[in-house]
Order: sequence, then C-alpha cells, then structure tokens
Amino acid sequence: MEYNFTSVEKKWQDFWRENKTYKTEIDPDRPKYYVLDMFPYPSGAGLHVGHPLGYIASDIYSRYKKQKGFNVLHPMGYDAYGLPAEQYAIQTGQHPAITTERNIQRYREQLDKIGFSFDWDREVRTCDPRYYKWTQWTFIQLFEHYFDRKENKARPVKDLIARFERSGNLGLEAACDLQEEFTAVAWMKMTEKEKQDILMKYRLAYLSDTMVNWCPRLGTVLANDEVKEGFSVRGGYPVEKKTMKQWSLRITAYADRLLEGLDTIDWSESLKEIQKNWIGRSEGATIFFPVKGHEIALEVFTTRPDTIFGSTFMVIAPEHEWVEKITTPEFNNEVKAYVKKASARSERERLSEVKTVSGQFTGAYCEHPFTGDPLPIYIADYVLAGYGTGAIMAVPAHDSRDYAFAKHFALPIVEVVSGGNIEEESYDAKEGTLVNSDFINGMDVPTAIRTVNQRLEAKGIGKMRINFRLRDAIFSRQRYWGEPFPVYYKDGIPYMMDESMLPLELPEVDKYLPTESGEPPLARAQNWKTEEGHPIETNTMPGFAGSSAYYIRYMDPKNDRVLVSTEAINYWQDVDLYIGGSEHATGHLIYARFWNKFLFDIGVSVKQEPFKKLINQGMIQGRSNFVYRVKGSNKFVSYNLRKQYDTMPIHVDVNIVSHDVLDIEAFRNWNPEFKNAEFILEDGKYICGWEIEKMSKSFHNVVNPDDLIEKYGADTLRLYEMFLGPLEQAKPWDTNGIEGVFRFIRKLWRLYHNRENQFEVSDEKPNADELKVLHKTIKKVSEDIERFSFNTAVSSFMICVNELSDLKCNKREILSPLAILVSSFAPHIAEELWALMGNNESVVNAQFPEWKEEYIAEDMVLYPVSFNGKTRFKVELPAGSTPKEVEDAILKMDDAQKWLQGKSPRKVIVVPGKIVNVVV
RNA sequence: GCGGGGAUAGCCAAGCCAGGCCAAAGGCGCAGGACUUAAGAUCCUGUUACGUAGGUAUUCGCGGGUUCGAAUCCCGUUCCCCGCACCA
Repeated sequence: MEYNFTSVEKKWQDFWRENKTYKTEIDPDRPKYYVLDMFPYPSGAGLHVGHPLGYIASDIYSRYKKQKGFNVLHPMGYDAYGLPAEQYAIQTGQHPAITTERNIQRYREQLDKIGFSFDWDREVRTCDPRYYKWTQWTFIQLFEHYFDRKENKARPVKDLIARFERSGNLGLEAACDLQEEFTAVAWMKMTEKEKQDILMKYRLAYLSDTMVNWCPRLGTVLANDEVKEGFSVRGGYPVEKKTMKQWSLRITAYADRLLEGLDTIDWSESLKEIQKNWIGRSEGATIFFPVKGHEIALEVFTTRPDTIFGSTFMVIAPEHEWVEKITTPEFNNEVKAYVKKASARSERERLSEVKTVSGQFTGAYCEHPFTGDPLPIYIADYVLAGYGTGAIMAVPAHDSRDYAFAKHFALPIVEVVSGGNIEEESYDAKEGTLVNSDFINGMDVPTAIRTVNQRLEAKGIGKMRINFRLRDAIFSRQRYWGEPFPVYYKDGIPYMMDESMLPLELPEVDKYLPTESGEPPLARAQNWKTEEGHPIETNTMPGFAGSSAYYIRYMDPKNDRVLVSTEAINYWQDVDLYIGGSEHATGHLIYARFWNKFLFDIGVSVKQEPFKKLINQGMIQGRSNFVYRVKGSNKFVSYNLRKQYDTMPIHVDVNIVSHDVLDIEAFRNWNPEFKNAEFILEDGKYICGWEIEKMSKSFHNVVNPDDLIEKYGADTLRLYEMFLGPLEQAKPWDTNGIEGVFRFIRKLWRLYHNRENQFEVSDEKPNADELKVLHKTIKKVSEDIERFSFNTAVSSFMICVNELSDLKCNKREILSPLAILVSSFAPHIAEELWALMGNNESVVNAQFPEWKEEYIAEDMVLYPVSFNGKTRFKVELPAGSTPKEVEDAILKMDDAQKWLQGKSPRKVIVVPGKIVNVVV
C-alpha cells in the first residue's frame, strides 16, 4: 500500500473539524467573497454522485479565493421543510421533524466525507424556529407594506393610512387590486372591516379569493412554478383550477424591477431568458368596446392597437364575469353548455387540445369604437381568463389564432396591414403599411400604434398599458410541514402578531391530514389561538418562503434580535458566486430576487440584486447497463450476440458492471430470480449494453459517492467529478475513467516519496525545465479556475505531474507550490504533503503561488516550416531572430531545398515566434 | 413558433473568442513490451490509413467562400440537446 487515502482523509477531516479550520468571521482588513450553493432538501435517499457536483466546484473556488487573500464566506444548510417528509409522516405517523433530522444527519455524514470547506457554525435549517422566526418576521413586514409606483418601492402601510385620511386614494399610484376611488371623507366613515378590506388590496402580503392551482392528491394549492403541464412538479399529480381564499405576495408590483435587474447581473443568457419569459412583459393598450343593449363596455387588452380596424369579432374567456349578463336568451343553453364543458376540462386537456378550434356565439354584439360596426361576441377557451382582461378584440387577418377561429366560424377577415397573403394565412408580422384603416392609413406599424393610442386616450375609450404574464405568488399551503403564519383572526379580519410573539412555533397535531371539514392539518392543533382566544391561521407557508433569504441569514445566523446585523450585511453585502441547478429559474430564483428587493426597500439588504454571478451546473445523468434475457428463459446473451436471439433488455445494477463487463457472480446474488441464470458469453465475458437515462433507482443506475470514496478516496471523487466535463454542461455519469484520476493522485504522491514510499524531498535548486513546468501549470490552473474550467485544470495537473515525473523532480521549490495548487481540488492529500514538508499550518491558509513569465518564456523558438501551408519540418532558432534572419536561415537548409525542388520560393511568410510558410 | 447550446478520433473531452509549433492536449478503452513465479500495481511504446522507419496521404457534421495558411473567420445546410409557448 503506497498512498493510504482512507487514513489520510480521515485524519484531515478530523483536523479541520477540531481546529475549526473553515470558521469565518468578519475581517475588515481583507476583501470579502461570498460563495453560495443552493442548499439541499435532505431527502431520504441521500446524495448520489450528481448532487455534489456543484458543491465541489464552489468548494474549489472558495479555497482558491481564500488562498488569493479573500475572506471567503462559504456556508451550508438545509431547505428542511418539504413534502416528502410530510407524505412519509402521513403514511407512518412519524413526525416529519424526526425524519428530517435523520436525513440531515445522513447528508452531513456524506458531505463531510467529501471534504468540503463549509463553515458549519453558520448552518441554517428552514424548519428551525430560530430561523423561521425571521421568515415570519419578513412576512409581517410584507403585510405592513404596500408598493408605491411613483417611488417604485415598498412603503409602510401606516403612510398609506395617513394618505387615505388626508385625500383618500385619489391620484394615488400604488400596486393594488382596487379599481374604485374614494375620498378622505369616505375613508373616515368606513368601519374597521371596510378599512381593512381596502388596505388588504394594497398590502404586499395579502389575503384574497383567487383562482388557484388545487392539487387534490397533495391536498394543497400550488404556485404556478410548482405546476407543469397540468401536473404537480412534486409527485406528478393532476392539478385543477379552483377559487379559494389564500395569502398571496404581490410580486407583480416588482415585475419591472425584476426585469431591469437582469441586465445588471452575471447570469447565463438562457437563465435570464427564462426569467424574462416568465415575467412576460408586453406593451399594449386596453380598449373599451361598448356592448349593445347594455350600459357596459367590454375592456380588452391588445398589443396591436394598430389593427383595430381589422377587428371583426370579440372573444371572451368562458370564465369571464359578464358571460351570463350579455348572453341573449336564444343562445343561453348553448353558452351554458360550452361554459360547463370548458370548466370541466382539466388544464391538461385544455393544453392538449390547443389545435382544435372551439367556441360559442353569445348572441351579443359590441360596437366598434371608431366605426360603430357591430362585432359579434363569442366565448372561446383560447382566451384565458387569467391574462390581460380575459377578453380580446379578434383581428383574424393578423393573429393566427383569431384567423383559425374566423375560418372555423366563417367570420370576415379584413386586411389592415399590407405585406402578407391573408387568403393563405394570417400576417402577424409588424412590418407593412396600414390599409383599410381610416385615419391611420398609410402609416407603418409603430406610428399607427402611437397614433391609435393617442386617439384612444383623447376619446377616453382606452389607454396604454403594460401587461405582465407574471402572477402574484400564492403563499399559503394546506399542509403541516411548513412555517406557520404569524396571523390571527379577530371578527374575521386577519391581524399580524406582535414581533415579540415570534417565533410562532409549529404546533403538534394528532394526524398530518386535513380535518373532516377539510381544514388544513394545523386546525387539529390544540389551543391554536392567541391568549385572547383569537383563532390562528391554519395554513402554512410554501417551500420558497424559507429559501428566499437564507443567503442573508448565513451572514449572521445566530442573531436573535434582527434578521441580520448592519455590521454583517454591510461587510458581506451579497453573494458573489451562486452555484445551483437551473430548475429553480422560475421558482426560487425569482422569489429570492423579489424578497431581496423588498428587504432592500425596507433597509435590511444593501444590494438590489442578491446573486451577482450565478452558474448552473449541468445535470448528471445516469448511464444504465442492460443484460439481454432470451425471452421465456433464464438465459442471458452477451451484448454483441443478442441479435441472434429473441431477447428482452433488462436494467442491471451498474455497480456490478465494470467497463460494461458484468460480474456474473454478483449478478446471480443481485436478485434471487437470477440465482440459476445461464449466460452466453463472448470472449469469456458477458458484455452489457448501455444507455443514457435519468439517474434513478428504477433504472438501477444510481451511483453513490460513499462507495466511490471508499474505493478511491474523496480527492479522487472530487477530481473526477470535475474532470468529467465542463461544469455547466449536462453529462452522463460514467464510473469508467475514474481510474485515471486515481492514478494521478498516486503519481502525485510518488513525486514526494522514494521507492520505499518514504517521504523524500530535496532542497536542491530547480533547473529551468522544472521551473517552466511549474510556472506554466500555475498560469494555466489560475486561468482555468478563474473561468470555472475545472475539467481543463485537472488535465493541467496531470500534465504537470507527468512531466515532473519524467524529469524525476522532487525539489522542494517545485513541490511546495504544487501542493498549494492542487489543494483546492484535492485538499486531503495536499494537507498531508504540505505537513510532510514541515509546515505547521493548514495549506488552506497558504498563499496561492504567482507565476513568473520569465520561467515560461523560451530562448529558442521551434519554428514549424510549412510549404504551401503544409508543415514539413521544424527548426530551432533564437527567439529574438528577425523575420529576415529566420527566412535566410531556413532557405539555406537542406530540408528546405528538398521541398523547393530547385524552384525559388514565390513568397516567404515569417510570423515571428510562431511559424514560417514558404509559398512555392 | 420563439429563445439558448451543441456536432472534434472506439468513448469522454481540450482546442474555436484573439487563424499558423494541430494528425489535433488530457483521460478511458484497446494492443504490444518491461518488471513479476503469477496476478495486481507501476513504467514504456503504439492507437486515421499505408510504411520497420524517415515519411506520405486523408481528417475536426455536410457544402461552399476568405486567406500564403482554416477544427478555428464568413455564408449556406443537415442533425442533436435544453428552455419557453393558445399570454392577445
């Protein structure tokens, strides 16, 4: 046994823990650097090799930054509330806190084995009352603030009340759900209930009846980002639309700031794009179309007011509030039937029937605001109740959906923008000249839009409007395992608890299920009321509540007076580098940005954006192996022979396959079914097939880091995870190949040891070759780490160690900096070598070496000489030679004469220090 | 449909932004050899084709172009992956 990684790694992990090597404090003398990982939900399955990928990358960067002189904050914690623990609790009666605690222990053990440089003294858990006290506190602040559109920031509700007392809401520009205006006098006359109802429409955290995503199987509502294609992201259960009284956060107030902020942060283009789409800003106008025979006007939203003269009918969503009101008696039955059919269809069905045109005429007509023409009003489910006003003016000539609808119902199609062929299809482009359009004829589209908008505003029948796709975030969940709301109800009006009551701790319940009357599990809690006897809110907060400001809490995790001290936030400021998966693009990463902006507005946070730079690590996919069973037998045929039989591929545990060769004994023991299996081999081996799939238990392709650490050590695992490929790229995990980095580790060890495995490093002065190897490695590795190209950095280490081995170099002046260089990638072996070289302090605190160009530069240049662009031979010449000297020297050579074949060169191109090309 | 990222040798993957030591780093796999009683470990050599070799020819998805010179720049084209999408 030469390098005993098991004992060395254990030794240093103990050392780091005992000496609190990674403890971080505020240090005004050093610049700060904050490296954050997305904290994990501790699931029962533990970590697989895909999970630590990002943590390893951030750990390398943290260690590197520290050696570069930064004071690095690198914390870790747990997103501990979540559905799996609760589902488990429902099944088994086991308290989710117990399951969660056990899972956290397991995670911690696994994380510790990989040798991370986390400052565990800063650990946070979202389910810890000392932590969620501040989640509740922030919720109260959200409740106590509204959004002032003029100042474009949150302001206290008490200011709003003062304003109402002074002048009502006349002329107030604030984000709210209230259309009506009222005066100060009217305000003063209102009852407490009426006042609270009004204020609720302004608060950033508010209670309202909203259309929610209800998931019956999970027994809770879900936010939009928790639903995908009509199914819950967690569990994959069907989701339906339902109106319920729910807490929401007025994130839409921040839509513009969330959008603008994207330009100021260093995130990947794709991630920014996803957020942009999710926010979905579109500029347009709302226009009122009077309904014939009624005193009302239908309000529509359009981004193309220029096409108003091409509008030939109106469409409203089946859920539109006026459907019943405007439907004429003769169409009553049909309309009712259509509405019923539409509402019965699940979200899933609606989406899958996108291509089928359906709708129903209501019998009612609108009047065109400019021409006065009658426009029939239809209901159709291609118009969504939740977007814009839930009503559109249909312009079939210039909108493909309206076009399909018009064709189906034989409605007129009027061209108003030239440039397309509306006989064939709608012309949706914004290029062309307006025709058939009265006062905007002859204009281009942008001019026409402006002109129509002006006319609409002047006539008071419409106004410019910016619309967002982003919806307010529904903030209540009908579940047990989450933060309780610090809210009680008095006379049916919700009030916030006093800050001194926080944290409001999660109560015990007898069962983790809703009550018989359908109330959330917290309704089962004994005495779930205030001292005065007022009932407490029974909903709990969603997953994103606890994860929205955890990065701030890490700065000052134990403070029980404030969320974060001024000193801590002023020093640590924001996250410099955030690494995590892109699946959080429309969830956590939007909410956290919103939450931070709010905290910024109320003076807690000091930066508009929480995460300066963000890297999405690519997903690690699984690489599955297959055996081929001959149908109807217990015989298995090797991969390349399988075509000669009628076979069925069966997933086989990748852990009993090495380089696609099956361990037959292990296979027999793997499953009793295969105990007596027979094999048809090739070359005496059973070769397995393979495929790239998701890493999942059901595919038997899950690779556990613990197993690899046991076999190869944590340093090898760390290096191999990085060596696999570019950090941001998705890639399959393939354990084949790990031997390569394992060999590298042992080869590194041997540089510092003699044949008898005794430590032996010489104090001799290094020669130019050795210095060159070292310095070009320092340069390459530094540059690679700076641009997060960890896979190429590992290659550079391999090259360096190979070259030093060839040079038989064991000189301290080379090997000492080399130990520092590799320490961020392979900290255990680096610590050991560093200590063997006589250092008393951890290599963590060493200074990262600087490269010197003088050692890298060459005296001689090896010029490749090409003829007509084809390299033919190489010549070594002094580095300082002029092009003329180079040309002369080369043309004199025999090799050159051979290629010239007696001809004289037409042209000789000399690129100093690089290459010579002779054109014949 | 909109947006983003790709295609390099048996496999993974550098190189492309700043064209030239590029038959193309590094690793895996494979083949041969050294050491060993043997296995393992380690080391060396080879791994597009032909040739013992010097070398020669043909390669970086495909087609064209620019250039003394193209994996790298430009134009076109095919295929793959990943987001978003009845949002008016």
